[in-house]
Amino acid sequence: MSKVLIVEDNQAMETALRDGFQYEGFEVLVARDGEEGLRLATEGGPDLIILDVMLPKMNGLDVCKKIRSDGNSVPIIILTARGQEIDKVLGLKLGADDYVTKPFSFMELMARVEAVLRRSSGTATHLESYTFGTVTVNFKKLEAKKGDQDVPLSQREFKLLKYLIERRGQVVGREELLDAVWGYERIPFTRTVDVHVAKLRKKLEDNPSDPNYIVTVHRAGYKFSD
Amino acid sequence: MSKVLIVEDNQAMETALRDGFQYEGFEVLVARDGEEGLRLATEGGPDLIILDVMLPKMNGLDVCKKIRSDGNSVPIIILTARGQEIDKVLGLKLGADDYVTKPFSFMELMARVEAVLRRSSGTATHLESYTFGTVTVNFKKLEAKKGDQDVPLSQREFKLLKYLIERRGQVVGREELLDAVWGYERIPFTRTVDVHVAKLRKKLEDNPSDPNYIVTVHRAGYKFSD
DNA sequence: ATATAATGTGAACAACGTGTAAACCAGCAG
DNA sequence: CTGCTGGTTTACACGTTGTTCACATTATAT
Repeated sequence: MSKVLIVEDNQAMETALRDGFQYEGFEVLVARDGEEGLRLATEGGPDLIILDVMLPKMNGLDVCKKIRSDGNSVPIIILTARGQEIDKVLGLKLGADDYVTKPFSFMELMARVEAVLRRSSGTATHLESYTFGTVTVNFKKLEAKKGDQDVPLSQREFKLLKYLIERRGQVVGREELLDAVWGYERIPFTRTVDVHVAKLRKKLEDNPSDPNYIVTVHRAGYKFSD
Repeated sequence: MSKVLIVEDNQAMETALRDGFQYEGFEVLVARDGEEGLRLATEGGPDLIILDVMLPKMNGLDVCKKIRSDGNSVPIIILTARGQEIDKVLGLKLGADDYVTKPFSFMELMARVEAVLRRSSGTATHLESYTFGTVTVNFKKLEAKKGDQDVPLSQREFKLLKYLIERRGQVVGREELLDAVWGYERIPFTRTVDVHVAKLRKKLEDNPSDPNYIVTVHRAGYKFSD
């Protein structure tokens, strides 16, 4: 059963949504202002968030932004009133997955919900190219440039870098890397990952011994961040 | 259906609470002074106690202490007037699970009640990130911030803090921590837990020597609360 | 109040994790 | 065969974290 968090201060709207979702078989959490919404988003562990834009204490867009910056990728659907349509692009930029303008029918909302949930269940950030600092990497053509210099990377190095970048901001453990990038099933003791990370750093970082992008998290693994 | 014991001498407050809880579907017991409260706490078998601090015959803190020293671990929420806020830490030390300062809205209280009941029913929330005071900790990204300052925490520190926060409001014993966070099976005598708690306090508390969040419960362990 | 047990805490030390150069080991093209 | 290329292991230096210890401080019981 999916759990939905409804962040809505309007009593009537809240009741309608709550009843509707319960009828559809969702477990329902409700928050009545932005701060509570934010709290429940992390503590309640919802599978989906319905977020009104106009809220006491902290507006919906900020809530959305904060949820994302906490590294939470739960699907978010924003409710916005007509005339606030400017919010659409902004909302999507801040990390919302969809938005619905009031007034709307519940069926309409449910359609979006289903679409969003379907999408999010098959998460794949399939990356084509990425730029950080002065470095640009094209994973499709297998080319990397630092400034205007070509930097040769091996297959393995591309794969490793791609995996890290696809999970940028998250810590990735060595065994996960060995599994995903190397394809090892049972993990022997090996320093291969470290060595490859060192190579990447030497090729890409401005100051390899004090890395800015591929950072190590002691006792946990590596993390890409820009 | 849950049973709540309300210990409150003020007539108006008592009525409000009683009505509110009944409306929420609780069975309600009422005591008008500390001694009666203590009696009903043991004889009435409540699932939850709402306890005012100012009471005739025996004050709320003593009642709380006594209930605990009788070995009763029923969740207790303390009601305290503004200006008695010093009581917070004291109350927590004495074994209360949460506290609410007057004046408060009934919704606010209910939120605490739900949280406390959820916790005590053993459902430890799986946390992604958590904010208390000016501190934000992201357990997924393994990042901690105090204000806008990054605070480096070690793996162990993250794990310890997470365990405490997941059980916020409850006292967690040192052996439990050694088992859960350190993985020790048989517990030798060691001060490691204390040292780690001290480190966390130094990094996160506003005033490490008078901690507000990671509270010591003498002879029992530590308790997180915000 | 005083004695006793628990806890706080800085510092020293030990254990462990990571960076990195260099050796080693294929496979492969010439 | 020889010289490449990329990959892996090894070895050792170095840095970080974890633990213990000793002593100070605080809480509790008598």
